Amino acid sequence: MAKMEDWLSKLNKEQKEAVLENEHPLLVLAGAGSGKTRVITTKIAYCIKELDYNPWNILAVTFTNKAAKEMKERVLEMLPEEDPNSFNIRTFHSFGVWLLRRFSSEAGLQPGFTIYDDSDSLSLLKTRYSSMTAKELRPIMKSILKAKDMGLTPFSTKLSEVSNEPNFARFYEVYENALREVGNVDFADLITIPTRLMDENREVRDFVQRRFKVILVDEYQDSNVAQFEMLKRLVGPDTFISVVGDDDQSIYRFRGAEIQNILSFPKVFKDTKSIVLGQNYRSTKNILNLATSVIAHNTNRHPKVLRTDNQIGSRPQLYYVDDEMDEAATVYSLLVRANNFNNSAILYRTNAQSSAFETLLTKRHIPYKIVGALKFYDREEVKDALALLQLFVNSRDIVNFRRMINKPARGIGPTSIKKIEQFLPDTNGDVFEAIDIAIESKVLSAKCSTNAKQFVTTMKESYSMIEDGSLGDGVKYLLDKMGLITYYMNEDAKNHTFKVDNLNQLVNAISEYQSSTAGLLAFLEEVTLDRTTIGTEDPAQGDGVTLITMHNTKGLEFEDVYIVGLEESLFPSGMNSDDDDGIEEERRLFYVAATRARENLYMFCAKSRRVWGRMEYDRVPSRFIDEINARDIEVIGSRPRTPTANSWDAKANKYLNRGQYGLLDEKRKTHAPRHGVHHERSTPNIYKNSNNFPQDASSLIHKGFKKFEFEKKEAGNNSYSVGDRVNNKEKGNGTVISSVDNRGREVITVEYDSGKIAKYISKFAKLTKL
DNA sequence: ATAAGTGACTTTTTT
DNA sequence: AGTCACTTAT
Repeated sequence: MAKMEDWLSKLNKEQKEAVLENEHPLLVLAGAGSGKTRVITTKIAYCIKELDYNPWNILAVTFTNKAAKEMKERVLEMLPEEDPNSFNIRTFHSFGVWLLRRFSSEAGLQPGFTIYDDSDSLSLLKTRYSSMTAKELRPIMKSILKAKDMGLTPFSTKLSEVSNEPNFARFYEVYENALREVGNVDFADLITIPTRLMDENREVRDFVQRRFKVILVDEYQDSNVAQFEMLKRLVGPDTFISVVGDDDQSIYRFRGAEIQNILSFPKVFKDTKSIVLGQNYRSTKNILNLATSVIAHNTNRHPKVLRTDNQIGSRPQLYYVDDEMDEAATVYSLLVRANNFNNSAILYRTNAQSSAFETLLTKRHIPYKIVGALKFYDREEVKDALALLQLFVNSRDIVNFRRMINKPARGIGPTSIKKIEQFLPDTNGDVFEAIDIAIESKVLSAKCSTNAKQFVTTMKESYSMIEDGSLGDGVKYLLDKMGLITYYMNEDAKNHTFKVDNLNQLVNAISEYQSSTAGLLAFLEEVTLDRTTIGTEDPAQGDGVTLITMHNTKGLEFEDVYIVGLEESLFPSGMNSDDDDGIEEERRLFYVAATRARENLYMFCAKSRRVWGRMEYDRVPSRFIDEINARDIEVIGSRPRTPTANSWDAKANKYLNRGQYGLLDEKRKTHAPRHGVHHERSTPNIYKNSNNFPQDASSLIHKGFKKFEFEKKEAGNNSYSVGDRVNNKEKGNGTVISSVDNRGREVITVEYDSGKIAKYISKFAKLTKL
């Protein structure tokens, strides 16, 4: 109890009020840096310690995976004795999957359903509109997903708000039917299907409402209509509901975020109590003034003033720089001067902006970590591997079937694929059965039959390896036997890429999951729902400067913040500059970015910048710069001259050695960036991969786990022979019944005494000879 | 059926 | 700069 009082004593009046309220629905309007996460975490602790709730009675929903992770950590800090797994602290989407896995059959899904990302959705739409191009279909697909986020069905009259396409409703309906036939879901489904399920199925609704007695929603201003609808279903007559948000920080309108959700909350939940947190504990007065002066230009907001007792602090600085390299060099020199890498963050509007910083920081051995921007799972070879795995768990996945049945080319062209697919209606959509029937019906050529059969067989073999042994082995075998490894080895040799290495990393990451279909599903779920953070270090921990998009900084704070690329069409984004709503959203993003800073705020505006591979000169400074009160900012430099030197190195060295603003000269020699840092570990060697994949995969995925490698070449020298007796810790004793050489790799089949049969790559088999 | 080569197009933020 | 769709040659 003393502990509880201790926690409460750290709160101000409003915060305490928010924690103690446990009767009425609660709406907390919390300004930036007003301690809302502390309120939520304390509230969770209070519910458990004082109100006797079980951790599992509590559902805390946030908007991003990072926020969820952070909240979980902070709750566990307060309640170290609790089991981390008993808490449901999740994103809306991961909560949706959690529920759907439990009730997949009730929801009409394949038990092994996987989640389609946007490109999968597009491919699916293409299977139904084969004569249309991706270019034509993409905007339609985007509109469909947006409509779903807005809670609209194909039959809603409001569909016209989403798309001008005359047949839009029809497209939407066709897409939905296709998705249901496949048995998979898209992101929006993770919200809408649970909602529908709770409407239609009493048992599910009762289960949820009985289980969750306390529901807390963070970043509520970013919820969309579909999520609000789900929330309404989750709240039963006895559920305590509390939401926390700030309309000034709503930055996901593009994804359907609806500020109205805040306004209508009190209307939907009767007797709502509203509490405003207006005290900022994070930033200096100067930083807060700057942020306030900019956000005040938004007309569509609730006017409010944040107050702080913090010091005035140093004045935020704006640097005019030549181009993105000069920008990086200037940031670098400031970083070195401050020598406070772990508490510094570089914030940019688009992920592509990170590369100039990566290049320079790598070169100068400054430790850094990139949050998000993970294109890893979008890479061709990785998507191929994931496609095979998705097909593996859901044999009705027509999208991934089409992607992989003839990749690498195995003589099954469009005609043959059509022949196979004509049997799909007979097999309830199961592609493997369809292949079998096609082969039996002898509609395929001999070569085609053989290879299609081999495709199915390889899948089945991997299945037994996964169920009986190691997930890593099974996946490795699958990729290898499908010919992907050989295919990408050739590609690598030709193009100097490192695709096989990336596949290795993927296998390594998978190996940490349980060896079963369930483990594989868990892995696939993790990579689709959290593709920005998987394998990366938590930004709150570890060494180095944080490189991060402004969107990703929600809920984070840093002593020193560097906002880069303050130029029209970049920030505010050109895509969002057409209307006032778009500009206001960008302005809120600026507000979010600026209020991440505790002590020092630096801003940068370049005169030229390379955009989409082209040099753009005479860039216009961001309008947000002009919206800052002159007294709140110190401007350094004016419109700089156009650089003369052209080569990267010449330019970089020019800036680095002299430093345009002379920042380096006195500091650089004395303050070599030591700071107890291991460069090798913290700084990915970004040029290991030459093909514009800025991060070395190994730094992103489960560092240091180097169990698997696809060998480049290896002579077959069999170590097992038929008849050998072997033992596996889990499976017991067995006999080797076959041993074959597969491109230099020995593949053995073991028949266990239990009757089970398993295949292994002998080199990796966990077997002892008897 | 496939490999290689050409040309057009991209263009934000995240679950 | 890179990807993707399309063309042409084998």
